[in-house]
Amino acid sequence: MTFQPTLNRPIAGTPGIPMYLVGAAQDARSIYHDGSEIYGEGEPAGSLYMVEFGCVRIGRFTREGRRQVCGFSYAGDIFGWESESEHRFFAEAVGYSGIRVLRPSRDAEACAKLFPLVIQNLTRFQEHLLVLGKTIVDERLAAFLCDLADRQGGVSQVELPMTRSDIADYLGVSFETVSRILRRFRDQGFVHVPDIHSIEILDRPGLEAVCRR
Amino acid sequence: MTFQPTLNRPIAGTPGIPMYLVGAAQDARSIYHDGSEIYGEGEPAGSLYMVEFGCVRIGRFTREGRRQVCGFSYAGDIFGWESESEHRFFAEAVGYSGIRVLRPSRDAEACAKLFPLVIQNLTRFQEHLLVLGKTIVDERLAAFLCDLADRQGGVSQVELPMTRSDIADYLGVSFETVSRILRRFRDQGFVHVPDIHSIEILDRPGLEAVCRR
DNA sequence: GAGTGGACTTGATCGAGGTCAAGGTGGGGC
DNA sequence: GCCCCACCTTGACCTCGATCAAGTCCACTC
Repeated sequence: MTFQPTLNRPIAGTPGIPMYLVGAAQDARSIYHDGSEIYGEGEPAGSLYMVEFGCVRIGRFTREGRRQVCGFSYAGDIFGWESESEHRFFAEAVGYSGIRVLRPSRDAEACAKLFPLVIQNLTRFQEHLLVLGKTIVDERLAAFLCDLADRQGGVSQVELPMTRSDIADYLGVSFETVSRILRRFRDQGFVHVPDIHSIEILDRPGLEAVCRR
Repeated sequence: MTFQPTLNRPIAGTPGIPMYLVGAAQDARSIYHDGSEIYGEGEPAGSLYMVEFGCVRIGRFTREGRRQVCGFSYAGDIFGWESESEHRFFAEAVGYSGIRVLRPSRDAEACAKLFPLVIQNLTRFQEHLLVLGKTIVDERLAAFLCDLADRQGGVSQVELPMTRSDIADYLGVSFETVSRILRRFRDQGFVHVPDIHSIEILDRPGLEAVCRR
């Protein structure tokens, strides 16, 4: 069964709401500041959310207080899919972000429209699984950077809205290690780091050689 | 948006095909022996597959020949979702397995029926992500065993159709480590290992205490 | 029965990366 | 301007788990 995702996803600017969701009942756009919660673990689920601008991290806290980030959503992405009646993850804004709440109807027509989006989401999680399966942490970070570049349209100048800690919790490593490997990538000429929240990829083939191992 | 999965998934026996897929065009059940390929990476995608009995591993090989398993499907599970026109993963039988090929129509009605199944799949991947995010490997294996027990109906006697290597590639560790931790769990009284392909969980709360960290 | 091959276990070694600790940097508030 | 705090970097140390290497245990064949 093949589904072609149809939604374009610019990283910057305000993407339009996909045409097939325009008819859905929707709340106004909400603005969230860095770190503020969009929904929390255990809260009732029921809506979908679309990032208009900014970035969102989705994750969970373990009993011991360790945070695990299972995904980032960027402008154009839709998140909030749940199979239970309450959220099993939290969603928080990363930086200043605009989120639109969608309440698509639950009829067959709407499901068909949403189908490619869920499949795309599924694919993304599968890819992330493969990244986390890698034992060498360099490979994980390289894969993260390549993915980020791709999702921002294949540009070499990549925005990093999240902190080193966010990246660390996403890749299952310590934030010190993220910092060290980034440093190594710089020394190896793979990337240039003009400031803390942006990365210029100088040697994409080199990075891919690292993550394709 | 909330979707309740409706499919029951017994681990043993031959589950019926969900009623809403009965109308779909379908091939006869195929029998696969241990290790044989159901589909390969790069092959054209287009069907869904349902495990009738046995087990299936889904994964990918890295360029360096390292295998990464991103999921196991058991009796009742449906796999084969792809967003591209060709498979990005391989699927292989784990032990003697029966697989039914489904070719559900692609109309809105079918999408609506399949929706809860994809969401359930999505949820499973998210949970697996959290497991792989754990730095201590004991926690990963404990989580794997608890999940396995749950998917087999919450019984304490768990079937392990896959090899230690399969588990290792699923958890992102070496197979020696799987063996060693299993040994440790035995010594700690968490499990009893009557034979290589089954595990009896003696102390479920204990195991959960390990994986909930 | 003996021989064979694949999966598993166990031991020994070593390095990647976690943890702890000590600066460095930069933005916001006063 | 100054302080403060959050985030980041870098260093030192040590543990966990990968890797290499035997050795064991079956299931299967002849």
